Amino acid sequence: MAEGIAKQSEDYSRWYTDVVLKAELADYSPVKGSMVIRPYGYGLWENMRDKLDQRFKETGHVNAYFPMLIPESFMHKEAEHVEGFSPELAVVTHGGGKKLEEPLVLRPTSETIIWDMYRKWIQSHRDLPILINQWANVIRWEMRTRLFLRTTEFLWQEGHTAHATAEEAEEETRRMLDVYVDFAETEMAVPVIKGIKTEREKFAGAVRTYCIESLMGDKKALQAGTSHDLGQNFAKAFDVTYQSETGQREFVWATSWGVSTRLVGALVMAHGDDDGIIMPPRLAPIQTVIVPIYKKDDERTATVAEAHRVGKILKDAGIRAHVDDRDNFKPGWKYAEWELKGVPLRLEIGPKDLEKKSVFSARRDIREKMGFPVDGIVDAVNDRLETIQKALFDKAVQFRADNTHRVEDWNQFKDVLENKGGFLYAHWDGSTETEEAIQEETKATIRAIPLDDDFEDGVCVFSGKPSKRRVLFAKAY
RNA sequence: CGGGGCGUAGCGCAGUCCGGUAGCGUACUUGUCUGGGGGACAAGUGGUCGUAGGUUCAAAUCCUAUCGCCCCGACCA
Repeated sequence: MAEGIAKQSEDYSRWYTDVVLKAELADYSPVKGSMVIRPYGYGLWENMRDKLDQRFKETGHVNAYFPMLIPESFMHKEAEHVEGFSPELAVVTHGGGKKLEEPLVLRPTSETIIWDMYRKWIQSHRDLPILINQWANVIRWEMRTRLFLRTTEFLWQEGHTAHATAEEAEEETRRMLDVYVDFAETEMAVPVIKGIKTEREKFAGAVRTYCIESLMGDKKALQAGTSHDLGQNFAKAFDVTYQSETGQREFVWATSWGVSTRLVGALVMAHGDDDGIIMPPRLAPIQTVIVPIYKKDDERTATVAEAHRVGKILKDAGIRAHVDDRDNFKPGWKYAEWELKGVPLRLEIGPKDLEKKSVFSARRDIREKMGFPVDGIVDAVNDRLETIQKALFDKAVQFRADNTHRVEDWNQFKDVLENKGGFLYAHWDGSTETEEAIQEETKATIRAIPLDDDFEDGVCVFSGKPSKRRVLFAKAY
């Protein structure tokens, strides 16, 4: 269909790269593993950022900014944290032409520098809680990179909160996980599974890591967000204490939570088809594109004018509309381009529409075409956009349901994983050895111990040992 | 770091085996016709062939070195 794009069914990974490049979401930068986010991709990220930021503010958080350079020694203060991040640190050894006395690391995440500051800011229970979020870039020296999904530098938000009690911290961790669920499902139209990470998969330095997992179009899982209960690990490593109401000196309880530009990749892979991206209307940088149709010059003048007039009506009503009045492309070419870019709704205005005072519309997701009167167009477009938003979510839910399997024994596990893919619910004995053995043999990992799953006695699909619940397995990004 | 591929016009590629002074598609510019699903014709613009050195009368092509990127595997949001 679309020119120069691999088919999903033939080479999904190629399809993804083609779409990201051709839709101008991003481009490769001169440095291996890093990328430029182009205006259209950045516009999408800005919309995501705004919707998230709004939710963070609503839950009582404030934004701040901590620096990118961190003394190397900070990274060594929390044992698990060092171990987890050491292999992927980028280190600055020189500045101003001189070798530095102490190397500086480029933040892979900001727990250490933030908790170093929190030590100064926290003395009393009256200083708590601290609910800070920051929007920032981070650097992780990854071996294998992919546009948006895993790059050396990426943009994200990281929330870092400090609390007086373990209960409060745990409550915060869960609250923000739910914020992510709501964001993913409401704005991105991507359904997610809430769960807890296994000991092996949890964040380096956390007591417990919660996550949301989503299913991509190639039936592989993608972690879309994480929320960590850090316990007192960082408070102890950085000696952050407060005096309680009863005068006791106590260590502070911590959380951190984040989502990144990886979500852009998730959105592309959750909804896209062979013709390109399909943007959920609530996040689409352009919600509707208006294409004037004409033959002669007088028609051109009239339809372009009408397109701009309608565009202004829509924009004034808060709809992100764009008039494509370029004269060097034919309508058919424009249709293909905007479909590649995933604009949810296309409006065409030609001579016939001028006569009838109507516009012709085409939905990106199901290709449905219909005309409607210009009179009342704001309501009509809003109605279409809402319908598309819902349809995308429903379709994704159905896709996930079709690709979620309960498996009972090892042969079935391997068979389903190999031949069907998707999410596998299976019993697991709870041991890291089993988890690793399963990955070794099948490449599948435990994505999450689901929060909503019903408990049920059974035996581990691999070891045959007793198990009290199923966990979620999948091949993952 | 192991395996594979590739650096030639903005983009995609041929030419390299077998040295002879650079070509195709597309994009771009101009014009005419076209325009409701990726148009046609015509005339044009555009390249230190990744970089450095060597062999040769002559190097995109042969030799040596070097840099970089992509894909596949081991780590990860």
